[in-house]
Amino acid sequence: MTTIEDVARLAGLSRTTVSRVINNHPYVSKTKKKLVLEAMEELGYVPNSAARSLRNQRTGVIAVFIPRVMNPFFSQLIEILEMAASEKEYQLIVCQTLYSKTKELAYLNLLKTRQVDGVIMTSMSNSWEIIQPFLDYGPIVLCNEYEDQATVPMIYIDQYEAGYLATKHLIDQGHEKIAYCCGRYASNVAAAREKGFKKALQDARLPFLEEYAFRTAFQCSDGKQVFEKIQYMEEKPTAIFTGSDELAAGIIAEAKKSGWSIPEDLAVIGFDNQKITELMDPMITTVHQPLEEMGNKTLSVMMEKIHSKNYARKEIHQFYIDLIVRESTVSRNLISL
Amino acid sequence: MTTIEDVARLAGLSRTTVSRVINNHPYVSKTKKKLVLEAMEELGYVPNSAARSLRNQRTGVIAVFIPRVMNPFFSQLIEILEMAASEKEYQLIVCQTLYSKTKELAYLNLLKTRQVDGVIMTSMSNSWEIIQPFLDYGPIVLCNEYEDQATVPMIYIDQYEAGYLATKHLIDQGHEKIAYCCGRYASNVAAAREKGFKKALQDARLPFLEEYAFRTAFQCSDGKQVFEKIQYMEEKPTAIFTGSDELAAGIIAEAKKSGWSIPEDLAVIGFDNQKITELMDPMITTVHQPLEEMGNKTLSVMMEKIHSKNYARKEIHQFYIDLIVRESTVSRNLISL
DNA sequence: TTGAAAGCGCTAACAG
DNA sequence: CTGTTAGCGCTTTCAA
Repeated sequence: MTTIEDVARLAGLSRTTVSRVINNHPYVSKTKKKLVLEAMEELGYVPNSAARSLRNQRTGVIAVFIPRVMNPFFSQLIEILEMAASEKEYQLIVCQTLYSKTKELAYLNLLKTRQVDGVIMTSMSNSWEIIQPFLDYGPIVLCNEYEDQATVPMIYIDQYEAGYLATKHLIDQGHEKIAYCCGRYASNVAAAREKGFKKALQDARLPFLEEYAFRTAFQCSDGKQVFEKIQYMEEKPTAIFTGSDELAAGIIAEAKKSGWSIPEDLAVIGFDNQKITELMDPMITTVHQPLEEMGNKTLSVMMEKIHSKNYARKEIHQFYIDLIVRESTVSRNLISL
Repeated sequence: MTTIEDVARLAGLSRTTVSRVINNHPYVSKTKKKLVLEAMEELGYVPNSAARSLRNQRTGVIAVFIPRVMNPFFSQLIEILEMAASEKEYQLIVCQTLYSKTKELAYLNLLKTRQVDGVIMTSMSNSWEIIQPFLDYGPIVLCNEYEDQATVPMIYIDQYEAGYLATKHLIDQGHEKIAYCCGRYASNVAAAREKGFKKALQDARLPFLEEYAFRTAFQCSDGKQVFEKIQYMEEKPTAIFTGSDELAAGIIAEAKKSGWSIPEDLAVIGFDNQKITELMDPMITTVHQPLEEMGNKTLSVMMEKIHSKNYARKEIHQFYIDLIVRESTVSRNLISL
């Protein structure tokens, strides 16, 4: 391994001068600078990052906590965050929590061991009291997650509004029996959505029925099970609000296999505006989140926190959503009228 | 920040002894060990990883190069690799190359700067001559990528066989005009697939038509364009081999919008056996790769390489595929006969 | 404008 | 079984 010492020797200068050149410090004469650059080039020298981290107390690495990479919502978020990080010369470590408190805690140690400069949490499995102490070691930023007590920056959409608008859309189509189907993963997120859902029903003087609520569904295959339950109900819902597009797709695929027409027999609304919404037949009505903006904001807030050294301050960055109406909630017959 | 020194002082011992306890060295008396553990506990001590990396010349981090996180094939690979790494107490840095030579090279510097212990490449944009020199700095393992000249371990499926079997399946359904549609991303991978495709045609005494070959399609939206081209052909193909399920889904969705029946008007075969194959209507026939086994193998080979220090040796780990026949290639009418 | 020297936190000879 | 000491590769005072 070639070190700064080797470069210095070859250039006939001191380590200090070489270091100055590497870090673009002023007060290095053009002549010496050239000498150093040539020596670096000749030796193919690259500074050792462990040594720099140790000395500078900064790693250039950020950890991103996500439940699962395969969930398209989260992989999209990773994609966006990676690009944003890359621009700032930061690396991203992916940490899959699998919704496990233990795994989440284990990964939080990356902050303690100073292996990363900061942590971005896109979901939170432990309570805030458990997480809070880690703030002593570095910044934590929540993206797509909300926690009232948390004293950190939070970047998210108004889930209450999203739940409300999506439900209102179903009501506007004439539905009165609307099921609710949302994953457990996003504790506060799901809670806010459900509040919005209920408020919309309430405003329309419709009752909220507990038997229409499915709160443990969060991937495609769960959609299948949800549909089976619905299928055998006496009083079937005519519409369903879901927490993700995969879920919606799963329900639609299953319903079609049983000969149901979507949206005539069951209107389905998704969430996240993933690619799949346009591939399904019918195409899925959904809620679009400005993920790119959110991801970029998250990263810039993180950069700021890393430099400010003031980690424990609540900060809210709220984004707004769009309802994207497609075929899974509006009968094609009606459209053509 | 609490250091090993603080722990030593509190325990009334030397740094060495504390270090021995941390690293589970033998020859530490039970009494002192307990003392150290108590002190560590009391101070909430965790060893600084930059210092350890510098001292031990190992980081506990592996870089994974992928073209894009959003591509479900690659995000699945990341998911599997992350889990495997996590078991070995390794962290994963995601590097999106976006098929860019420059980005790929930039990320390869992670090896030079010793920021990672090894690199897993799931696609390769630069030629092997360019990559080779980086082997001086650490191990590189190819997963899902193949390069004849490369002197490193390679974990992949027999793409030739996959191309052959998939095409043969279409021929067996009576098709004689079969289009070929595959992404550019996997240079050698795509080449091998195409060879298999051509061999199957040849064995059936069918001609390979250049106008039926689309080699720049690699995501869902490209499927749309491919279909449009097909739609306006004089002599339309009756079947199409695609390089990914998203592509297949894109083509199917578009074809259906134009009133085509799948597979009656156009049989479509996908690749990768992603979730979407079961959600589409019709469900997509596809090629299943044993990704989990491949991912685990990749990681264990990487671990071995990291320890062996002998990086430049070719090693082939080939896996086998399964053809999964669903509705997009076999007419439902025929099935019910 | 340049260099000598201290030290980031840790581990491993080596000596006892 | 335990401690002293050197040094991993780098940056940054401080002094010249």
